[in-house]
Amino acid sequence: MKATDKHQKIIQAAVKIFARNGFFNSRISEIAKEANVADGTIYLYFNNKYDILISLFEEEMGKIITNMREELAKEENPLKQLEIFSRVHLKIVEENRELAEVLQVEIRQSSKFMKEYRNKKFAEYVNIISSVIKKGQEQGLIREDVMPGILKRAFFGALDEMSRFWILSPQKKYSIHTAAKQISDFFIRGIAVSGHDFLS
Amino acid sequence: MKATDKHQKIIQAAVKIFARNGFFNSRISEIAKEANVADGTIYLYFNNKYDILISLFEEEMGKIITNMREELAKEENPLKQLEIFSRVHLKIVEENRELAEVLQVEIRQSSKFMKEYRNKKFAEYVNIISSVIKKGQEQGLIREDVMPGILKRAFFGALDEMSRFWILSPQKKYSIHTAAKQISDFFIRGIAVSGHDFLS
Amino acid sequence: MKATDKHQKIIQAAVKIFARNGFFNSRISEIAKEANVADGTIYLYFNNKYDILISLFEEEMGKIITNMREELAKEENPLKQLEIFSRVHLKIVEENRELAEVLQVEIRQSSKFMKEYRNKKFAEYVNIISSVIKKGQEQGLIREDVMPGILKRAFFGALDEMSRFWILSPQKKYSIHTAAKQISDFFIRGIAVSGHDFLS
Amino acid sequence: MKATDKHQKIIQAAVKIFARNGFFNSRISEIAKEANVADGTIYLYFNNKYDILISLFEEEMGKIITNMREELAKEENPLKQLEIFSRVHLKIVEENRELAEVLQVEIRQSSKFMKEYRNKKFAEYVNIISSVIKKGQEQGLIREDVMPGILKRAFFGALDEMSRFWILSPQKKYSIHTAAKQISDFFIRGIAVSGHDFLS
DNA sequence: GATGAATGAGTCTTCATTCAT
DNA sequence: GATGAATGAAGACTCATTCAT
Repeated sequence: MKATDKHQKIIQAAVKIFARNGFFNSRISEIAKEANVADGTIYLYFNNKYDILISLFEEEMGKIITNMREELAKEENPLKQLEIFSRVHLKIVEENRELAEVLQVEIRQSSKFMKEYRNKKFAEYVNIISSVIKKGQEQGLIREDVMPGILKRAFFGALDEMSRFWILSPQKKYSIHTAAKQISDFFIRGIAVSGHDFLS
Repeated sequence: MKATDKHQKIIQAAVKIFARNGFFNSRISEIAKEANVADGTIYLYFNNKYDILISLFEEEMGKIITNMREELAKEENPLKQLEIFSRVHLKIVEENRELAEVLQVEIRQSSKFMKEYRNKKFAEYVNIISSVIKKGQEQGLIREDVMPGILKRAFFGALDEMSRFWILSPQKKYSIHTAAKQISDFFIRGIAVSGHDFLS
Repeated sequence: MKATDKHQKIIQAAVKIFARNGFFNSRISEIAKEANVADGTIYLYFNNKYDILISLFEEEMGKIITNMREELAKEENPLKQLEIFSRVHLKIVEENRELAEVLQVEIRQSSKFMKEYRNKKFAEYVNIISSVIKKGQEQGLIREDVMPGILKRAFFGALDEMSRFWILSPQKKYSIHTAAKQISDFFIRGIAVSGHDFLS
Repeated sequence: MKATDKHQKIIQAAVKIFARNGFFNSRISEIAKEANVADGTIYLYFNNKYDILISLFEEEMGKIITNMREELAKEENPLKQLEIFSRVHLKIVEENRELAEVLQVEIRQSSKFMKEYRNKKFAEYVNIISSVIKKGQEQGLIREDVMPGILKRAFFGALDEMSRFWILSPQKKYSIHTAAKQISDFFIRGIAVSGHDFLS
């Protein structure tokens, strides 16, 4: 049995439990039970309850960032990359519902967390968007007056709010494909230099 | 309003404390101290700690909704109303930093909260956006393929993420005016029927 | 309105509430509500919660003692007086169920109470029995080896346990008359000098 | 029994503390201190404060019932068994003063307790008496008109009241032997068929 | 006298964390 | 490394009592 085995088992258990009850309403003993380890074992792999949340975040966000970069690499056109970002983001959310809930609700929403812990991974993810924008501007595809630092947040925020709706709604009103397309369309039309908007 | 409106004093104190420490890390005794009342007094006005958060949310969101409706009523053009929504939303956030933090972070933190407690006020606020969109579509200003249910979330999400940045950042990189304008511009250009986009 | 009015109203309310919930699980506010007075008013008539219980006990036991003495005075024969005691005791219990419950259960529950508060009234009531016994012995009706100090407790305890059964049982298995007769019979036969036992 | 039988240690500590202060005036922290465990440890063995009282009652009454049955088995004659019951009951009280106080005062006196919690063990103990009576009646030793359901309560009540006196009195006026003998004598004479009363 | 809003001391219970085995 | 029994600090909430009106 690899040493990382239990580490992973605990992270996965924590995702499930945190998603179900929220960080503060989750008990270490619940996570231990879900992971089939003793309470004390958790402290061999993590410093404290909070550290589970941070590790979980770092590791899972890392995977998501890598995954997203790979998908974007398949396309050259920055505007089309935005479409891909939109679709991939929502697909990740759909396929990792519990993880998405934890990343979105428990971590990003936690002001304490955000203030104390310099959230590098999160910035890294959102900065994928701004680098796409910048590239688009260099290529003359995106208007120069679009501020990448604002657009990255607006775009991410739009997808994020859509995800929240998805996570919290029992039945879905829109297909993920529809939502992803609509959102990327809004933005592509909104920022493309006239004539380069391939959507029209 | 009476000089000793304890209910209000407690709500205001709770906003301050919840914004500072988060709901779960806030103590009833801290709120009581901040409100200059005894711990027990809080329980004369609220059933429990959680009830403070709910009441706070209901009441303050109510005021915000009223405020937003009044501002929008000053303008007829739906596309321009989006611009107003953007500016007013961010202004509210700027002028009520602590409240904004609680409404944004603490209320939505708990998925349990969101699931159990049908968040009418929040839906009401976001639905202001969709009704503007629908009116715009009726007037032939907004493309028919824009889905109001998706756009309202995308637009709100964009503003919300921008707010979060604002709340958490020590120093601001963008003026509120710039951010509001950029975000509403993205969307107005993104959804307007060609020729009606007053921005171009 | 007489001054004693509220005092009595509070006592009566306390009997009801204490009987229903027990002393420790009763709230001053409940008693106040039952008595139709403000919480603070209770403190105009009683020093504290405990004082209500003591006053209640003193006053109601006083009435019971007087009542019992009057009933016993109607009969000369000590053995027959025991029969009367038995019947009257159980009748009082039956007709004042709630009061009986408080006197029996709540007052004696607290050993602290019994130790701190020298329970004169209670002793006075039980001593009615021993004085009957002594008289019976003087008249040669009751065996000399019967110890009045033991018999008074045994006789009272027998009636008391029967009462508890009565108070706690939803439906009664025995009529009060039957129970009273049986118990006095046991004792009369058990202590009478042979030949003076009028029961045989 | 393990040296560190925490369950037992806590029960014993609770007996001591409940006897001293009464259930409602006893603190979990006092019991923990008396048992030399941490406050929290108590909750590993009991659900709550009330559960300690119930467990204590069930377990200790169980032992007493077993003990009493063994003692009665040594004698065939039902009338003599009553004498034994009387003596053994008072002996148990004398030798387990604190336990007796809790069983008698804190548990049996609690009407709430008696109503909510179907007090099987207590009924079982008292029914030992009625089964002795019935046997005595079958053997023609006890009068047919004696109602076992009433006598069991009268007899138990007599012993119980005597015990209360014992528990609460600083100095004893009567020896346990005297009291036990007197009480069983009252009843044996009171219920025996003439001629079978071995006491005369 | 009467009120009832306000007080704040007091306690049960929870649960993250430790450490002897 | 793994366990899980034990710890004890911490906090939400209650309610007898007070006192300004």
